Amino acid sequence: MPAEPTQARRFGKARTAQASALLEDYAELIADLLASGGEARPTDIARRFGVSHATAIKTIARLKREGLATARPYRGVFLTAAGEQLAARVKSRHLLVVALLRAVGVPAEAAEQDAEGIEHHVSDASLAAFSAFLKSHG
Amino acid sequence: MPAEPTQARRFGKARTAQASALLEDYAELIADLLASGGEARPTDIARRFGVSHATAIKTIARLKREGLATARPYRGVFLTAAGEQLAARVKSRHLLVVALLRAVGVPAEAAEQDAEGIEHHVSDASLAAFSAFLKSHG
DNA sequence: GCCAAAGTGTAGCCTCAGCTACAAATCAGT
DNA sequence: ACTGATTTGTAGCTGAGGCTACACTTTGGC
Repeated sequence: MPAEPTQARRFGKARTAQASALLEDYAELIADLLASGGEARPTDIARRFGVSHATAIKTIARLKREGLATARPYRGVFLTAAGEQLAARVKSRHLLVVALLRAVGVPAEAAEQDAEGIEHHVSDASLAAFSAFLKSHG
Repeated sequence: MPAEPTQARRFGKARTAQASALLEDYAELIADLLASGGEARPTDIARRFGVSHATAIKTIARLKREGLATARPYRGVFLTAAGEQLAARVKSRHLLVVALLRAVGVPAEAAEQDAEGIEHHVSDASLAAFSAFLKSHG
């Protein structure tokens, strides 16, 4: 083994985390749509993310490839068991990150905005720490 | 105007932040190399980030295109005034994010790792809040 | 039941960030 | 000063994630 430097490993992990960020966001939104309205339509998804419907459809195709979702043409998108698990994990993580930001004094709107990007880079170790911090300061 | 939904704006900002993340990291590393060793060589940069030298050279080309760096063939990379400003801003932000994570109980190694990804998504509002929190809980 | 509007899907293009392979330049040892 | 090792640069490929344009359902109003 080539003795990979610490810094290289860190950057590599950050890059890897970024790769799955979009899939996480999609899974979470689809779960929300299914839970509330009952349907997850490509056009709705595209509108929520602010992208074209073609882009949304491509990403949905990637979700299917990764075994996170299923879809029948013109009949909406659904999550597999793996997809639902992912969505649940992402949602609770999002809430925890927002709560932590609020707890250290970040205004509500900024907390929501920043959490959207931050949440994909928070390790389990940090999540545990956030949870403990909120319990003792809360 | 099409009344862009809140959620779309948030995701859009998170995507935009990601686009500049790499440039920020490169600017910071180049500043470090110039400050310590005196030279910033593509091969060194590639090694630190754990990518091939070709990838590093391409990203350096992008830095030049954006007016953040200059380079003469076979003679290393240098930062413009804008590049140095960016590097300084990124460095202080990184330190602040690590300090905040440590303050809420995240272990040192995880704090360094997570900060690498988180820092690119922290708004000025959050930075101000972090700073205030550290002052009062320091 | 028809026809237009809305939604869905496909094709093709772009940029970015990674890679390998190869070519050219520089540097170091003798 | 030459030669071989290292570094640097270039070319060309991939996949992800954007886009527009166009074609094909499906849905809804009449």
